[in-house]
Amino acid sequence: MSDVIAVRATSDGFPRDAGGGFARRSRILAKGEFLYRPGDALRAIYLVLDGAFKTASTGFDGVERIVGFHLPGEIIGLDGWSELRQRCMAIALADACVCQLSIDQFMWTVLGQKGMREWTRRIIGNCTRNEIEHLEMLGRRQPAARIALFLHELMLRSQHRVEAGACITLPMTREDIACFLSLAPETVSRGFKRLQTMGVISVDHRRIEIRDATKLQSFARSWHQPSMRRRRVA
Amino acid sequence: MSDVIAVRATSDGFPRDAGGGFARRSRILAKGEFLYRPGDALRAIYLVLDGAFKTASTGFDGVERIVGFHLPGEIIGLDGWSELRQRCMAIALADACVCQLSIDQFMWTVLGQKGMREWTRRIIGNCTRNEIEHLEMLGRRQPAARIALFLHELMLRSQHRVEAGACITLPMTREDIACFLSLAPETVSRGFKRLQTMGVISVDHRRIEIRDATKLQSFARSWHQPSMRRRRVA
DNA sequence: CGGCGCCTTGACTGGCTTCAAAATGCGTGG
DNA sequence: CCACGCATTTTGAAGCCAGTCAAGGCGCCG
Repeated sequence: MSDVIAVRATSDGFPRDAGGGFARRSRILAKGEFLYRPGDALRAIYLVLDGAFKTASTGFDGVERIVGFHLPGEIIGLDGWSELRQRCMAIALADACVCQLSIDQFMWTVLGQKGMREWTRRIIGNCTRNEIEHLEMLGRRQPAARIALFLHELMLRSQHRVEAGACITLPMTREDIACFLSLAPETVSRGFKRLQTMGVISVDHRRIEIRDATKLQSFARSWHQPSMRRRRVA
Repeated sequence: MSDVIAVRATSDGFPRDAGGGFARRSRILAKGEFLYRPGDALRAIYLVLDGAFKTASTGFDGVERIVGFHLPGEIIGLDGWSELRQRCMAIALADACVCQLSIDQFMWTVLGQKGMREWTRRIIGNCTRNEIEHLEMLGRRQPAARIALFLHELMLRSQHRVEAGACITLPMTREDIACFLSLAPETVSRGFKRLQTMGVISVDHRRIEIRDATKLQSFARSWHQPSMRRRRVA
């Protein structure tokens, strides 16, 4: 686990010293292992320390819909807050490590501490933010735009900087990306290729290099608006 | 404002008697009025008492993307929790009334009261839940399935019962629905018609009557899965 | 070395988007 | 009360593009 991750875990995650302090248990997961499954009782919230996760909700027919990806420094577990049981499943995309905080402690101890409220607001806000980002992606009509937005967002979250030369290794398969963006895997593949052909990125299996951050942004923002003429700007 | 709404506002919304009590201001909005705009400082969270709202995030080009619809008993305002400024705009779809609770009070008073934490958990959970539902809709490939799921969800939220004979008046335009579902308005229109032709619903402008709740569900659940053969059931 | 996933590539089809125009409803003002 | 204009909704026809099916390449791990 790199220093960078340790630092981020502190700045974005659980405060290092939170007043009375509370039990923190860390847990190691192998690639493919479940952190929790749909229907599990709501037990804890989890801070990703290392590795990566996906959360997916099983549809009625057992088909999985990917709700989100979670990188080091991010929180997993809010999907259970409504029903007191987990609605989604959380799966490690690679060997991973999480820090878990019991939900009881969170509700009865943490929320009662003034210093924790700011932290609470932020993690909740970030969860909402990520979901809005997801909706933003799915709203884009053209696959290339969805993919560009996906990459841009992933870069932002993984290293807080989007610039030419930046490089990222995707922790998820093309199929997962496709599911997340509601596209066919083949379309994702073709989308990557198209972006590569246009000199925006460089693709080598799961390694993606940004070659032109400006173009990436403009692709992410471009959007054949559905009936642009009619839409009021408000 | 009907009794039903008053009851729901109490059961789903602010507790009637929350210990020390806190300032509640209600606000009346005319149809089309903004509750807040993108960039506004985070001031409060809002409980919808009557009417309906839409929250939309303006894309980079000023095109609006609809993030969600909000019915009586539901909460608006979490989109500002990440950045301390509202990310979305909230607009009244009809003459409406909200109860607002200052964010400072919420953070410093409400979270400190044991009795409020359960409520807090639930509203946050419901917000997450609604967003997952939205993702679920956008994941459906066929427009008819998205529309069916949309109607089904709206029925659930507006009267907690989905059965034949149930009737609902949509507060939003076809264009809003189209934007929410990421479809063309024409496609929404044709989708409604198709569901009507098949005897699932009966459409009279914005009045929708459920004629066959079972069929509606099966439509909402049906899904030409993207590459069904490959997708693992986990 | 061989099996197995994962990823890529190609051709075809279907359905949604788009463009265009008519119909309907609603609010406004005479 | 009616006439008008605007917004919304519906309907029709045509083109495009993502999904699907199928096959081939590549890396990974046993």
